[in-house]
Amino acid sequence: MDIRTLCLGVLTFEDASGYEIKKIFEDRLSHFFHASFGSIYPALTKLTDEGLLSCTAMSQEKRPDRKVYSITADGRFAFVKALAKPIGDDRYRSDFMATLMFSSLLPAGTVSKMLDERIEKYKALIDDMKSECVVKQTDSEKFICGYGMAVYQTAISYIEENRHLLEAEALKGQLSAAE
Amino acid sequence: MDIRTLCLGVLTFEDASGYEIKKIFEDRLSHFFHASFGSIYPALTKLTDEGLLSCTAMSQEKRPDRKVYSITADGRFAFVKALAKPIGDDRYRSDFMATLMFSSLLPAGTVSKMLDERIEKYKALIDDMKSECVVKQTDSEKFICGYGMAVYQTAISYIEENRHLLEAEALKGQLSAAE
DNA sequence: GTTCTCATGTAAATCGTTACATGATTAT
DNA sequence: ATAATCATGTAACGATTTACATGAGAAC
Repeated sequence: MDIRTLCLGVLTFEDASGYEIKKIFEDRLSHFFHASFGSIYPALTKLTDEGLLSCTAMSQEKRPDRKVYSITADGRFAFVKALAKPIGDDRYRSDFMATLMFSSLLPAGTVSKMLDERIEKYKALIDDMKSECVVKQTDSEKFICGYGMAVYQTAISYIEENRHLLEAEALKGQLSAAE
Repeated sequence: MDIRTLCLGVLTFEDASGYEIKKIFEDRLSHFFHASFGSIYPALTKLTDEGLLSCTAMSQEKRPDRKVYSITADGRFAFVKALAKPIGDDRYRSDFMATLMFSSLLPAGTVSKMLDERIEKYKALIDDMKSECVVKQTDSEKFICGYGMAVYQTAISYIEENRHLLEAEALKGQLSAAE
């Protein structure tokens, strides 16, 4: 699913300007999708040219016009058609995991610090999601939010229970470096 | 961490050709990193030009030379220096999750099928990892492998326990479409 | 006989981010 | 006064993938 399609999707929820769509991406999709203005604005322009969106410029004093986009019937059709296509694979890329692969090359202490920070990060995310989750409107969003929390909680527990494996390995690297 | 750096990292394990490095990426890093020949080959050429790798061409009959790369002392130093840099954020992008956001727009049955397939996929992955995990050499790899299994198992349980949320929503969409 | 494995490499295309350009308003 | 929010848009740059080019040997 590309940014074009996801802009259409967001606009099935409600009309919005490019600026607002960015915020919706951040507030509601940020756990599994990212997009910058540099990709959103051109996408909206193109979708409008293709008749999948309509656009109303709301003039404002001392600010650029707010361009509020609505999805058209064609747009809705195109979006549902896009949803029907086979789902692409998840793309996950983690520098954290990649770094762990080489933990035996890292100075002692660095690995422990990394793991501590990661646990803190996940705890903070869970806290955020806990409050978010209550506010979420749709069951879909509650499902996704709960999913994220469950996964992060598992990650925390796993790290806590198995970190000795990595910490032992880093120490081994240190010892062999000291020889 | 870019592909350049990760090629260096892989070559701290053992000498290898570009072709073999690709396999190592697939066998041991595929859960959190992906790379194609189109990125690996140019990276190796460049790293060799910079003196971070050395290359020995092993001529073979009726096949292109195997170019076996070794990491140099400079390369090792550069790699450890790269590891010391602050770790980049995980990048996760999921069409599956994005699609779930719009489950109320999907035909009844489609959502259930999606969830069934996802559970099957995760079960298959866990099975693969279970056998992989036993073979893994380093503690780092055991840690990562176990991490993956724990997360996938949580995902399966979560989906099974909460799928009714999505299935109810899809049905609601169907009913309102039938009105 | 068709697919998989071995083996390297380049060029074009894709997809997206970052930085730039501009500038008022509101909250701390 | 400093940062954040509001508001849009373009251009340059970056990283990586896909497709192309080439071809033999082994396995099923």
